[in-house]
Amino acid sequence: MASLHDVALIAGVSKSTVSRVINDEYGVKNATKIKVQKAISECGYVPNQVAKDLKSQKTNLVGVIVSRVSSHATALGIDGLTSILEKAGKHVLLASTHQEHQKELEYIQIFNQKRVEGIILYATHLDKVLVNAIQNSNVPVILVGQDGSMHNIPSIVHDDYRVGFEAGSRLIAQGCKSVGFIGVQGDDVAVDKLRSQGLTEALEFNQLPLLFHSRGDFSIESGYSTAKECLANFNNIDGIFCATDRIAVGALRAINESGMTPGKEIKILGVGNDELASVCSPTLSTFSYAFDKAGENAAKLLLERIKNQGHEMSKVVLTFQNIERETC
Amino acid sequence: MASLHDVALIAGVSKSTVSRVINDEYGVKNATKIKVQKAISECGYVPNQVAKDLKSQKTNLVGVIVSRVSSHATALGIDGLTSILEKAGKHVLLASTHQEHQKELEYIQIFNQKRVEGIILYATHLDKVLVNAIQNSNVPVILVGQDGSMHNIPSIVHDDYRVGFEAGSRLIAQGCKSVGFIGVQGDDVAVDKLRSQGLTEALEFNQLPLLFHSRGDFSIESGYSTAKECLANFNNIDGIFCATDRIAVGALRAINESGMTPGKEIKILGVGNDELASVCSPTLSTFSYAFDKAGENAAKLLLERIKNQGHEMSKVVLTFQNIERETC
DNA sequence: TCTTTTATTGGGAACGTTTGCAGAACTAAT
DNA sequence: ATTAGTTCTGCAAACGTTCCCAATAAAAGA
Repeated sequence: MASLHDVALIAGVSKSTVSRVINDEYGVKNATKIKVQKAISECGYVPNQVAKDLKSQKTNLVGVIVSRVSSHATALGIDGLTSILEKAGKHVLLASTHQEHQKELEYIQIFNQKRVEGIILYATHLDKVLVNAIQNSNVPVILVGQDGSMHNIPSIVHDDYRVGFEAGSRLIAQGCKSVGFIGVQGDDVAVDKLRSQGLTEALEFNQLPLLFHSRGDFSIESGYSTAKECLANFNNIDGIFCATDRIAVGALRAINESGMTPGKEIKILGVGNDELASVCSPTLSTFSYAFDKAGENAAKLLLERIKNQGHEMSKVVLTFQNIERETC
Repeated sequence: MASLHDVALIAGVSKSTVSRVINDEYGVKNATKIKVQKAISECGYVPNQVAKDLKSQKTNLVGVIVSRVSSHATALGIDGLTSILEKAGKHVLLASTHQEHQKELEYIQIFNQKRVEGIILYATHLDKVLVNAIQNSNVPVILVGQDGSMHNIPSIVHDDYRVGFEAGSRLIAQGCKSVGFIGVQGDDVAVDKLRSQGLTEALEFNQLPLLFHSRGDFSIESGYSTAKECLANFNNIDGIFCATDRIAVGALRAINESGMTPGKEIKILGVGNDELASVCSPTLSTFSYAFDKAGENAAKLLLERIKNQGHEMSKVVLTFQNIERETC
């Protein structure tokens, strides 16, 4: 692969001159410029960005770590963040951990070696080692989806506690008295802990107990089986708040099969406003989360951090919107 | 940021020795090794991959270009390809064109400058300039979703013609006589041209004409409005083949509104086996496409090309599965 | 003790750029 | 024709690695 040096040889000039032509700097004679350009196309020279990056000590690279690309939240998030980063001339190095938690650590390290200028991390669980890795990173790390601000990690989060509280209020307003929650296993603070906590406190505020708190994974199937189990264990349920729309869609199926009608005898709420929610039957009442904005904000916040070492914003909390459909 | 040189100064040895310790090569005295390791952690040295890449003339980087991350096909594809590439020690540079066609050219160029070892391109439309750019690339380019094999571009495709033919056969087997097609605008050979062509020829094979060929975009909404229009223009439709499940879901809604029952008076088929298809009502009969396998195969094919310059495989055609549900 | 072998270390070029500085070539003015 | 000023070009160092080769140090054999 041709280098500056080769072009210089062909054109019969020095590397410096070729470099000047490429970056069209002032002060190179027109005749030589043409000579060089001819040489460039002759040998099909393509500038080597690796060498440039080394010389300039700047990569224009941003690392993005997700656990899975094909989830509503991350896919939309990536679209959001790439649109912002692209405008800033940054390129995205993408790593998927494929749900293997410790890969997050690996990639933070690898990205540091690759001299990315910053990292956007879609985390599901913030444990001590991860926090440590983030704090030891030489470049800024922005957390998306989980709150790391107590560890001084800038974060983009959705208002998970409040969505839980609002869900409780909506269910109560619909007359529900026996309300349960279906969340997820693992230590997902945002999806399981905060949403259930908000719900519980809205119920308590109205002197109602939380009937149950079961857990599945993020699949429709697990929503179905978990809901089925709950329906068998409690015969007076009149409201279920599901931590995600996919879980809710599964629950809907279980309820339909039980002979009840979601939205009538039993109210259902999901979270996320997944496209599924408008398509399932009955259509799912839920909360719209701005996953694309989460990505955009993560990118913007990161760019801020890269530019000035100043740290004005430490956390961005995104609001949500009530989506009223048939199930509540 | 500390470099080998800094470590060497602190440890009181030469750069060469430090390098040897880092890559734990044979032939360095234990005492000095310890000395160096202490120096490394003292100054928080992190190896510079950019310099390594330059020196070794190897980046272990693969470029991936998509038009949008948040589409069923690309999101699953990316998950598939990252899982393969990761095992091969390659890292992914991701670019989204956000549906701007000419950005594909830009990124092919940028990726070449960045010295990626290969490129995976999710294209929607293969025109002359794009083919040219691909052929002028210094590194192998694998096309996903569209067939570029006639231009000697290795491609991963789904069997779009055959899915159309099969759709026609299924509709005819269900007794349909007045069948139409809803595709997409633009010059999408895979999604619009081939699928409609297969359908048309299956109908012709049974002496039936194609009642209509309308076009929308990839949204549910456009499936709805296009289908509504068709229902108004033709009053005897008894079968519609939709180029994607999202379009089909929109069409379903239009048919439901019209008072007919999809699956009874009018049969509907989609393509892709999107999760929506199992959730909508009535559930959508469709064809399952292996989007994840497409990504995996693209990665494998690319790795082949990177390793040996040989070119055994030029095209991989992925099959599909009939998914029978309520609408056909 | 002196040589020979072996183990350990350092020097320096190279990867492909950019860039400050100095030298060369030209132009214009004396 | 000399000088002074411009304009243009080349040399060489630097970015952070790796790695060949030579040099030194240690150990072993004579």
